[in-house]
Amino acid sequence: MHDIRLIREAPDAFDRALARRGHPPAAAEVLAIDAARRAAIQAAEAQKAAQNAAAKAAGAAKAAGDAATFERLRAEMAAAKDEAARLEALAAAEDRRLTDLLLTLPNRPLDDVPDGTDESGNVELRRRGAPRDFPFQPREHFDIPAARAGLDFETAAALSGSRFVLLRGALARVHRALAQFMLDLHVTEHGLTEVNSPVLVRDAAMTGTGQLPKFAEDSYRTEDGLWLIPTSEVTLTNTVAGAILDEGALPIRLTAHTLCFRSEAGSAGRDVKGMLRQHQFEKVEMVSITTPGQSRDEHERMTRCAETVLERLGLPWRTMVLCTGDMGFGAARTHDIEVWLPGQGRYREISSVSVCGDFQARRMNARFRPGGGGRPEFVHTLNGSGLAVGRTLIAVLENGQEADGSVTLPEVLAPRLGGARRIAPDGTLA
RNA sequence: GGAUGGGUGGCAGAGCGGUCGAUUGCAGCGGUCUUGAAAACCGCCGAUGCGCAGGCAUCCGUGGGUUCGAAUCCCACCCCAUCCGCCA
Repeated sequence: MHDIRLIREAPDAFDRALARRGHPPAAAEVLAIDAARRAAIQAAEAQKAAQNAAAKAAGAAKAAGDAATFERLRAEMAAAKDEAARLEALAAAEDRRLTDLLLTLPNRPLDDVPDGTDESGNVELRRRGAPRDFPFQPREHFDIPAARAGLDFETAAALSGSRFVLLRGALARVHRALAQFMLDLHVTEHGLTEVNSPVLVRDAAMTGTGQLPKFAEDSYRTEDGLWLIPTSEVTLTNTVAGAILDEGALPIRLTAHTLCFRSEAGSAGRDVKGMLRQHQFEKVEMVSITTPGQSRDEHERMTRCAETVLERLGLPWRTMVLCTGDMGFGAARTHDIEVWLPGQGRYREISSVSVCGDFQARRMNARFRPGGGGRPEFVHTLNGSGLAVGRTLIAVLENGQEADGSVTLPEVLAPRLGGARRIAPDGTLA
């Protein structure tokens, strides 16, 4: 959510920021509602002050035994009260209108975010790891013999429908090993605090991180009104909702491995083969809560944490700065880390690391008290995948595939796989 | 699902019709003392909105109601805790 004062002070700059994201101007409407709201507040407060004065005088008159004055003031007070109530209701309505509008406006991009309308405007920041030179035509993950035995789309479809997968045997185990490898790396080397969170949350949590009110159709909702989280960014970030933290406690760095659920409304036909895009998947997420001064450095640090996962797994990657037109709703700047998928012959998103500034903090009222004392300020929030587990499995399979149909596994996973270094063409660990 | 208790300032926790935006303790900030620190002592210290400002208004879970007057009484709802039942 936006700071109304910022829009008041520089409405043109605000609209320019929205325009950079391809969003129509909103400042004029915001300011019109704000003006109506402030006028209503002032009128209501004036009436309220009159009511209070009359009530006080009436009390005094009663104490003094002046019945006539009391009755007169009482009538005066009652009239003021009715009028105050009417104006207060008006002020509240305008305030709600303003909030409702502000909640639907996306975050402003940082100045150094490249302009663009879609992913073609993204700018490469860096890359590492050379794609392997395959002496054969590399296959997509679902066509690799070693993987086929463990990828059961038919059974998953029977159980749950399309965009679900059931992993069996070696693949299920490698998938688990990947998630645990990531978590352990973040906890032991990157200093993040491990969290195991609920995956069902209330409206307030989804609103805090920006999924609601605008993107309700992207998530699943239970019959009793809870939401299945599309990412544990929701639970991790909302751990500080409503809080006033000590500055000394920042930055707070959290990580969690959870299931994520997405309806994938509007993505019909995209990535229908294989397990790249699923309704349900697992992700190791990272979230940082920082002071405003820390957030830019933290963004870089978090990006490095995600890149490190790929480096340890020996997977080639590149990091893109998303252009204004490709960024998510709540982000001020986003780094997408893309992993090389030889079966597709291109880089695909495996992590998205965003700094949100105070955008989410305002929505969830998350603040900190500056070290020297003083008024609470909004924290900055960041989130990033570290990494999407299913997509990492795809990358491991495609990059490790051999001519004989087997898959060579990353060395760092061996301790978690009973020492196994490969998946044989028949799908067994070896 | 049934029953009970409860939601008050960063935290803990009083207050139960006016003198309460709120006692007190802790934390925080400033100071005295000290070589320095600790301790002790003194002072300050909630949030939000509106206003150029003096200041005004609002906030004791939320929304209604009673009353001249509500943190305090009544109603509804939300949330939390505990016990019972069921259950991984």
